[in-house]
Amino acid sequence: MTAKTDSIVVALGSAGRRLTAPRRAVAAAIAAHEGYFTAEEVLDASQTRERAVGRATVFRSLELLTALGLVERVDLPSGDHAYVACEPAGHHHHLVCSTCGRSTEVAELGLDRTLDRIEASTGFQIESHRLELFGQCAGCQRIRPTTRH
Amino acid sequence: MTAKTDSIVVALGSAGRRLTAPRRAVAAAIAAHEGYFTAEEVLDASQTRERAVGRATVFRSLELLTALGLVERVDLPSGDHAYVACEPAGHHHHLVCSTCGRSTEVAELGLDRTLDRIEASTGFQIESHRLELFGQCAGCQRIRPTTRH
DNA sequence: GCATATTCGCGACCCAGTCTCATTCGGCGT
DNA sequence: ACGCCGAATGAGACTGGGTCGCGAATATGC
Repeated sequence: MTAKTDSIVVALGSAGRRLTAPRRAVAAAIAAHEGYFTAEEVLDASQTRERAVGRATVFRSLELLTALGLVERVDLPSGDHAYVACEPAGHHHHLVCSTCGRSTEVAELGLDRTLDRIEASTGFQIESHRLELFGQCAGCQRIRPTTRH
Repeated sequence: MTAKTDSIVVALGSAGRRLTAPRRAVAAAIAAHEGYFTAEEVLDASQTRERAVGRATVFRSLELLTALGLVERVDLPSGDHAYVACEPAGHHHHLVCSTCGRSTEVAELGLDRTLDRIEASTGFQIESHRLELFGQCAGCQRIRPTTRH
C-alpha cells in the first residue's frame, strides 16, 4: 500500500504537479482498495478523515491520476463506471472479478494482428479500442466467494 | 429503413411484447440514424412528432430493444454512452467511426482462443467481455470528413 | 366490442459529475 | 526563514442522464 501511494507521489512530482494533502488522501483511499473502486467510494473514504476532501477535488484527482496512467476507468457490465489502479506500463487490458472486484492486468495478447486484419477488410483506420474482461477470479470460483470489500 | 423498423416489429411480436405507437416512433428514430445515436437524440426526434413520446418511454424502449438484441449499448471513448442498431445475430463487436458515427459489426475474430489462454494463465473464469473499436471509416479518412449527422 | 394486463406519460425525483469563484496552500526564489 | 504567485481546493449551485410511481390509455385475446 505504501508502495502504491509512493508511486503516486513520485508520479505527481515528476509530472510537475503539486503534492497536496487532498491528493495524498485520494491516493491512500485508492491504495486501500484491493480491486476496482468507484468515485463514490473514494469520496466516502476521504470524507471520514478529519479534513474532508471535496467532491470536486476527488473527481479532479481521479482525472489527473487517469491522465498520468496510474488509474484507469472501467465500465462495468452493469453500466456504471469504476476505476482500477494500474501500472503506468504500456498498453494493457483489465481482467476484473465480478465477485470480489479484484483486477489483474493482462498484457497485449495478439490483438494487434487482428486489428490489422479488420482494418484491411473494412477500410477503417482504427484509432483506439477498449477491451474489458469480466469473470470470476480463482479464489471466488471456490464455493465461498469473497464478497466485494 | 423500413427493413430495420420491420425487423423491430417482428422481434417485438415474437417476444410477446405489444406493438405500440411510441415503440414504432422509437424504432423509426433509430432507423433514421446511420450510425450510433444517443438516448437524447431519440428523445428529441420523437418529441417532434405530433404525439410526443415521454422521456421514460424512450428509455424503456431502448432497454427493451437492448434486451431483444436489436440495439446495443456502446460506451464512447469520451465516456458518454450511445447505442447502435445491430443484427440480433451471434456475438459480435462494433467498429465505430469517431467522425461520422457510422458503425459496422465485426464478427468473432479469434478472441476466444486468446481468452482461453488468459483463463489458463490467470485462473480466472471469464464470463463476459466488452470490445469496442474506434477509428475513422474509409469515407472519413478522405480530406473532407463527413460530420456526424 | 369487452375485459384486462401491458404500456404510457407526466412530473417528481435521484445521483454522478461539472462549474464557479473566493480562499488556501505548495514550492520556488531570495 | 519569508513571501509570492499560480496551482489547487472546497462549498454549493447546477446540469443532465436516467429512474420511479401512479393514474390514464390501449393493444391484444376472446
